[in-house]
Amino acid sequence: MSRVVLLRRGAAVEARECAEDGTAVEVTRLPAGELARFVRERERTPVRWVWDDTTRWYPALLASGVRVERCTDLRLTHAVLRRSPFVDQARLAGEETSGWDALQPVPPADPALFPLADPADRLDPVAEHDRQQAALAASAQPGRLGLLLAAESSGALVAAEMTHAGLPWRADVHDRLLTELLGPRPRPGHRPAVLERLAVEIRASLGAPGLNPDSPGELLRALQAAGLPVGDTRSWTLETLDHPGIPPLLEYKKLARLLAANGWNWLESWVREGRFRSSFLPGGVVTGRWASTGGGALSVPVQVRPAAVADDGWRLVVADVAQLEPRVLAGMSGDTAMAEAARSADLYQGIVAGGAVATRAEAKVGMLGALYGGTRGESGRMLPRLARRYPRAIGLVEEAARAGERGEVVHTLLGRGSPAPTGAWAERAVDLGEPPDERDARPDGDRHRRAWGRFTRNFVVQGTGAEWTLCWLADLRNRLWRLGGTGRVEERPHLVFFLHDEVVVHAPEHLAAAVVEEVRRAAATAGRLLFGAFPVDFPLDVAVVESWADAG
DNA sequence: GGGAGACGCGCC
DNA sequence: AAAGGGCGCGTCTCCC
Repeated sequence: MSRVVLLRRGAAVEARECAEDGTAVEVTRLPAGELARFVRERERTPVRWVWDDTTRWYPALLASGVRVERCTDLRLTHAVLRRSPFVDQARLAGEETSGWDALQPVPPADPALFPLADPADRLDPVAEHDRQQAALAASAQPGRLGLLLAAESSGALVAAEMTHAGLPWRADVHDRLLTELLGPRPRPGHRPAVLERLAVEIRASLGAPGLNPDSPGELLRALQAAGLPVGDTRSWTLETLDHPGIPPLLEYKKLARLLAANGWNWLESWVREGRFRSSFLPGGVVTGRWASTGGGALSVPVQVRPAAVADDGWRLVVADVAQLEPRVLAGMSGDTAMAEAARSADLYQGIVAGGAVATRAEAKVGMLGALYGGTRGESGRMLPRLARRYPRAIGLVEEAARAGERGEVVHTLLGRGSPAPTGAWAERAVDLGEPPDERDARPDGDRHRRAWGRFTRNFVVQGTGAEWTLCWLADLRNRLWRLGGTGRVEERPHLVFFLHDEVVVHAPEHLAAAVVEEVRRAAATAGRLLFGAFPVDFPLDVAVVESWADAG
């Protein structure tokens, strides 16, 4: 497939078409205003656009109604390659390396930042692309790494399209929900009626007339003055207390949180023209998970999801993967016994059936401990049993933890590398040959080292899980496009939300059943891309609903 | 009055 | 029931 590198040249754009071997075939210069038309035409035959950064090119194309099939996002691929243990770093070295390292995505709806003195304009995407291709070709795992680079770039397209389309959001439904829970919207600087009533009740119960429940310091002192033995004001700490002031306080905290995080201010800031538009940042987390900025898209509380409602005649298709990370672990470790447990829709029940533990609760707590590094209590007791039954799977995360404790870098299945440890870790990790029991004899000495081991343990699984979801998203995006219609992205079935292991598609009602089918096919494709013929299932919970709240 | 950091809590 | 990993964000608090 041929590639076209796009470069900004002042107010103009240069498009350099390259053949398979990288030699330039044709160079086109055109005014920036004609780019959309050019891209639309060129998309008629297969092409991969190569650009410095999707957030600098794609929003304007989408605004002009132009969708691209595939791209290479040099900013993102650079970041992956720079940290991958599969790569000989010398092949990426160049004068501009630090410039690419430092390149940041541009926030949406901030065109003012784009034309003026953009540091991206001092970088040469052609040279960078050549370096990256050479590094990839010479890498220890060009197949896996190439897949990761393609998936990462595809994720950038998905993210831009989701921001462009937005999640359908009914401000009237949201407002009604807030009014029912909190009372009418108060004047600025005042508490809603329900919170005010609760505050009065809390003050009376605790015998603290002037108490402001929003102040953790005041609250802690008031609780202690009332004779309650607490050291913090967290909800789950308070739940253990038996005192008439506690129930209204917990209610207050819950509602105050709703008001602060997703109340009327949120609605005014983030919902426009019936859409919640936040910006997603692919690769924003070191493990490869996405971050987001604006409106807290990664933590939209269940409480307000009734306001996410499909347009008239449309539906939301909500799909999530059950127990993604243990399934990914089974696949990447090639543990056939755990893959067998994953054959059933409920992996934890499968572990019980496999005879490792007696109950589903034990299976769950044991697996979570294996993934996160829980060693105390229940989960610590379950681990040896799981290790006997699933030696390859548990062995993989244990080895990742040990490697982290030794200060080594670990990597995901496709080759995303973990950051090297710094700071406190480096000072502590002087003697690497020390036996484990002596380490434990000094409870404080190696706290940082063990904490880093928990991070690397989780990194390999969380990161490979993120790779599975990237492949799922990338394949689904293309399937949705092919599914029907001739219009723009937002006029066809399209992705509107993504959260670690869950997607939401907005689709015309008559296509909803077909979307369900494609979501499942894309999941199967992702499994094959990562794990080939290894038999591990990724069952989905899929729901066709009018409101997000009706899923699950 | 503005910035940094802790806290607390929402999501996976 | 939380713990153990990863986040974003609003508020309060401290300090300049």
